[in-house]
Amino acid sequence: MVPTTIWLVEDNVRYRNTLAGVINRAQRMICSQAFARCEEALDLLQHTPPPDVILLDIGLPGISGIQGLEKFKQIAPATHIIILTVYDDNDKVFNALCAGASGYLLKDSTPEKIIAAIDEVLAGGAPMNMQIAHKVLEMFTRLKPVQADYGLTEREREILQQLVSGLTKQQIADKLFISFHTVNTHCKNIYSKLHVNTLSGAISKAYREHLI
Amino acid sequence: MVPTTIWLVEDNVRYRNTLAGVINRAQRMICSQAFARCEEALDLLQHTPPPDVILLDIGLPGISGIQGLEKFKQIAPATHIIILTVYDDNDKVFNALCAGASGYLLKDSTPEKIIAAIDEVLAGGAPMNMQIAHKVLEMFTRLKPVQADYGLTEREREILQQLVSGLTKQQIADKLFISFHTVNTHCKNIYSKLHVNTLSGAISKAYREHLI
DNA sequence: TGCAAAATACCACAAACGTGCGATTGTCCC
DNA sequence: GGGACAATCGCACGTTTGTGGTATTTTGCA
Repeated sequence: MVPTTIWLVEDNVRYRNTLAGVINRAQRMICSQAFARCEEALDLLQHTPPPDVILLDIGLPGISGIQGLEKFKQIAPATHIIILTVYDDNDKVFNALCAGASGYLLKDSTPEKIIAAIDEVLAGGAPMNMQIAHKVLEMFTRLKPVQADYGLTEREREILQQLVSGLTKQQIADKLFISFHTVNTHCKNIYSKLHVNTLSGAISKAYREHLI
Repeated sequence: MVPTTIWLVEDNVRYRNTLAGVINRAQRMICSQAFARCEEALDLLQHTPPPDVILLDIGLPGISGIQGLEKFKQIAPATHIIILTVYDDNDKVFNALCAGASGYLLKDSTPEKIIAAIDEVLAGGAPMNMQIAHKVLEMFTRLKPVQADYGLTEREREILQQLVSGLTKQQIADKLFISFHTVNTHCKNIYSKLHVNTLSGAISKAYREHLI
């Protein structure tokens, strides 16, 4: 049975060696490469078959783990990348996950957890520490459209939609088979309901408050 | 020691009873209420201290679990709600998490997993099945800004930013201490670079492609 | 049946925008 | 020294928008 190949990118020598030891002692896993910097790993990735999994630190000298992550994914999209870091701030977590991380572990994770995480990504999962998972769900609640209700009618929403798409009033009139004057009237009502008095204000409000 | 109080909302009688049994056999947990419909639970929540955790199905008669989730959260924001359902489509997962679910389990979860999930939310975690966690991370990669580069200069981005915020050219000129003509020229260049010829087109492009 | 809201249409005028030109200054880099 | 680029400023003119009105028809609902 072919063992799972794993690369490490971690600048702390001792932690890197410890990790490599943990992985190599696990069944069917081999830590075939370990680097202190993303640049080295990226170089090698150009001429070598990619590993199954990369364990990646974020706080690295040179290009950061998150920037590196994007580049890794460009070269080897199928390789799973698990972030292993001390950083748990929303920004780092968010950016790492957007960049395509398959998992996010904190460095206080036990060796067993780390091995389990590798198994989990290979099984199609997304290993995360408890607190990271919690942050992730919190981020979702912030995405929730607040949907302020300005009492726009259906037709007004339709006109607003067309304005947002970049058409002029005349073009909207033509598209909806109504007169310019009607579109103009609708716009007046929309502006009044949204408390704006420019097109740009209306469009911005539409985007920001998910009116469209 | 006060036991953790748990409510169930699950329309299948047999599964509901099984779940209640599992919970009541666990240490320091009590299933104090079990409902077939959200409406009943919402009624009782008006006159009763809220439970610590609600296990909530999604496919319910009457108002759906996701709509119910929003109402539960309005009445009892501190209560943790764990979705327990057969549905694993992106839309349901996304909406449930946006509505404030603390966890998302599929019904093929073992009794041990369910009990562990309750413990996990109480400890500040966010229990999810492996496949759900994977979906969640996938959703993040879709959020990733594509950041098309239209070669806007720093000043042009600044002007665009002001346009998006709803100011007129004259207002921008005053704000940045430059002449109207300069703003006008920048606008011309912005429009040319973005391949648009109206303000609305520029603003929409800015929002849609995360230029700002 | 009758009322309120929504959708439609029109006019006029000032303000703001879009676009065609041209021009100067400063900076960076080869 | 010269070329490329960014930022600045200017003018003219036609187009579009924003806003003040008024008015008719359709539609939903009580």
